[in-house]
Amino acid sequence: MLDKRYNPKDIEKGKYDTWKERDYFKAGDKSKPKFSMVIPPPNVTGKLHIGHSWNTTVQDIIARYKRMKGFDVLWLPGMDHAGIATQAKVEERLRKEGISRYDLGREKFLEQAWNWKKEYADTIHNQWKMMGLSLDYSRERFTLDEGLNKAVNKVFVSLYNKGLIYRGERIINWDPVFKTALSNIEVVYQDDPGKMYYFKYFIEGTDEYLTVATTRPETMFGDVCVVVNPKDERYKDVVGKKVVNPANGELLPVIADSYVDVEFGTGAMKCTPAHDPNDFKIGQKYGFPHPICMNDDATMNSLCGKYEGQDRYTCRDNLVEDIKNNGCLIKIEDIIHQVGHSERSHAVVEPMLSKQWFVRMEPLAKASLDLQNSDEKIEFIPERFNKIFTNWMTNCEDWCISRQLWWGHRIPAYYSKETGEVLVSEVPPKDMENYTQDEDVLDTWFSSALWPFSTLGWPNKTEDLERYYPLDIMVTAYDIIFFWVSRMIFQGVEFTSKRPFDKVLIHGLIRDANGKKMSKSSGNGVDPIDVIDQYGVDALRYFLTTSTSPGLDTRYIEEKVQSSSNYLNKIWNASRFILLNIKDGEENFEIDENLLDDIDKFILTKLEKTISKVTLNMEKYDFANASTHLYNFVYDDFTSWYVELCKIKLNGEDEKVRHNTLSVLLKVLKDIILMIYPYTPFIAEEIYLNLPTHLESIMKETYPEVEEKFIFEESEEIVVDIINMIKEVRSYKVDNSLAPNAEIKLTLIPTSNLDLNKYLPYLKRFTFASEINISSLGEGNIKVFKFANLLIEDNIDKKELLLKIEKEINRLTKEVERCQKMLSNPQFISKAPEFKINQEKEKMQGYQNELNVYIEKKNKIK
RNA sequence: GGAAGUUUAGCUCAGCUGGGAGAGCGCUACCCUUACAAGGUAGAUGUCACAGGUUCGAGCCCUGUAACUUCCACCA
Repeated sequence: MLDKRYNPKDIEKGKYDTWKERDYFKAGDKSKPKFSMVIPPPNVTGKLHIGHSWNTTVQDIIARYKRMKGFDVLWLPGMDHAGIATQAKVEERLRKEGISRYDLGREKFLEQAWNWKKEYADTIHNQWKMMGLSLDYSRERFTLDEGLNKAVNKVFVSLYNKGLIYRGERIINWDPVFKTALSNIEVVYQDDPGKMYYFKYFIEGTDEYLTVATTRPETMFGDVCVVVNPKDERYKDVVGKKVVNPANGELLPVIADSYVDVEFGTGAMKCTPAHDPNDFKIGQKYGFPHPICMNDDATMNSLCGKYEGQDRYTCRDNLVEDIKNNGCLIKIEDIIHQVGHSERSHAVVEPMLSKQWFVRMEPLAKASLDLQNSDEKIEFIPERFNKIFTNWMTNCEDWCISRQLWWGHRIPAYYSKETGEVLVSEVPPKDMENYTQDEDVLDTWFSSALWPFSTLGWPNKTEDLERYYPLDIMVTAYDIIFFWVSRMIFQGVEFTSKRPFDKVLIHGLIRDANGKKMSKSSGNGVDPIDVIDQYGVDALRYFLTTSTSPGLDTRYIEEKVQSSSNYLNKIWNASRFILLNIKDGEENFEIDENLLDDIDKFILTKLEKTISKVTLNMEKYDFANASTHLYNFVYDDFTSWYVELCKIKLNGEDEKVRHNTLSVLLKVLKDIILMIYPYTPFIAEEIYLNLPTHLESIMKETYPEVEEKFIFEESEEIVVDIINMIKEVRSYKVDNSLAPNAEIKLTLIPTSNLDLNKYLPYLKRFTFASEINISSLGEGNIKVFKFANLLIEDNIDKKELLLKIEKEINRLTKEVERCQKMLSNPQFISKAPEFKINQEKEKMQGYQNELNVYIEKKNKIK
């Protein structure tokens, strides 16, 4: 039997282990159609945050729902080695012990990294367990697994052989803290205060000068020329001459190129090919050299004379001071400009010329775009994210994939010690002693991109790959569409010739109660563990998946978790009530349809309609809407009305009726439990196992199906009418300052041949009526309902009563007028759909009937 | 500079293919009615951002404007 209180902690205990031990999460039943997903692999950098809870709960709901719907569900777990992020964490930990990674060397450092991974994999496993995720652990993968490593090498070699991976010198984003290259999307731009410096570049052998502005004076040591626009009248005569670089006195040619904007700045631009992507293009175009003036750690190199060894910013200050002293500084302006920072180290990224490995994006992007223009297109939910994806794909540049890190997939390129020639191969050359392997590792997203098929065994033709690929759905937040979703798509298309998944369900980000992004630095993060401690995991899961809208961000609002918990408490107590009514040894809860009365038929009808609406929304992955339908049913129809109304029968003398009512209660309860189960599996399992008809676990159940035989439209209408009458009396009492249980006399004036006697016990009980007559006579307040007019007998004076009636007449007259106006509008009659017209006609008839009753009543009183 | 999203009750948000505006929390009054006071009953509260347009009819469709948010691209 259920405890008196809903206590999440108690009921959550042990259930997960039981499910897991019984292999309920394990895929492989080939008698069923398959449904497959893979978890977006969390980084092994630390604890999971509430955003992960959201993302994984959505998937768990899908997994549990689809299992009930008869699918062989594979939900594959795994984690990401998260190259740069993890290496940063490990290095930080070492630094606290006063050790640098170079002290340890590559091998030893990787040992440390693997230890770190083990540690945090445990933490993550524990959190998955706490969230109740029904993951198939027998298939768990890690991006640095042997198998996945093989996939990575295969992909690299294949792309290389196709010319889609190349090694080349390009301007890349250099992170001087982690001393590695970054891809474009790993750079975050932010508004930083900075300065614009204006310098004199004297024309060779004259007193005349060009004014050149820059925000990064330290790069002047890498300048090769000054560029002006060929149409710029001001500089017409200077083109072809040489000017003096005020940083080092070297002569720079002035050239003309239309790249320079006449309107911008001074119209004369210094060109530093090795430290700016646009300058690089110009340098290439005119065949200039591209001197690099910085070291890996953003200190100045030997090109910079006395500044050598200085940090770039120290050099900047010193250099400006020196130039000023030389009389070549014109002015310094304070500006706010967008500066690129490393996503991970937050250091200001230095654009630098570097030899790196790149993926040639154009052909791969084209294939993805073609896919999205075909019948096989991947469905983004919500649809608008497809546009975001295709826009990015259309404009993306080549992807820099090499990283100067240790933690990751080592690039399978080997250089001959003798000739320096490169050998790209999935396996090391046999005469490895004559080769050295490329020192770099791959961008962590390179392996994540293969996740949908590498986890299933690719490149081997495994059974799992055969059966579960492509995946049915991928669930992820919009912030990694570029990093991850897009790359999974083009790699999937390239290597499997199939889309990697049919659908992508995109959700938003979770913010704090004020709408601010949660972050460690602002300390506004919410730890899911704390929430679970306080409210239980079911309440958290329910909140996360129901108070959110597809594709939109959501706020963490504790009151909503509280409210979720209250809802679960409601279900808990309703269950308790029903179970308390089962007598010892009572069994066989098949519903006897012959014993159903209108009250039963009412709730069954509402139930079937609810099942239909909930299922419809579950199929659309609209969990917020699905849950709202169920919520309304639970509160409005079930606990507020049916559970209350049926107490009469439960306490009645007819044993058969009592038993049958209980059977109805149990059926409705069970279906509620089954529908809430994907959201809140723990409380659902607990209640389920207390039902007299339970199997070994709710996980063995199937989802409720609509049963037409339980839909009784007329009974629903009648009971709704009775309910409205009860509400009317309650409301009357409040309006007239009567106690809720004050005795009252009612008269029902039948307006149809429905036998009202059947419903009198219900009306009596819920209105506390001392007497109810069925008659056409009577004094008092009158209200019109569908099956009867209701008279509430009281001793208010005629004046007051008349006033009330006048008010009703007024209201109804207006309604009738409104309908009349609409119906006499020829445009409406000719253009509106027929059902709408009929609906309006019916409405008018209803209002008219009501109106007649009040008019009659008014005349009587007079 | 380009794009997307948001704007509905005091707060947080729903609102389906256009056909009389809803929920949760909060608020007011009353109620310990034997499943639930983590509860019940009855209520109050809206120029649906603004301006046009389409339509018999617009919170919903179209155009424009404003504010906020986010993403992308960035010029020395």
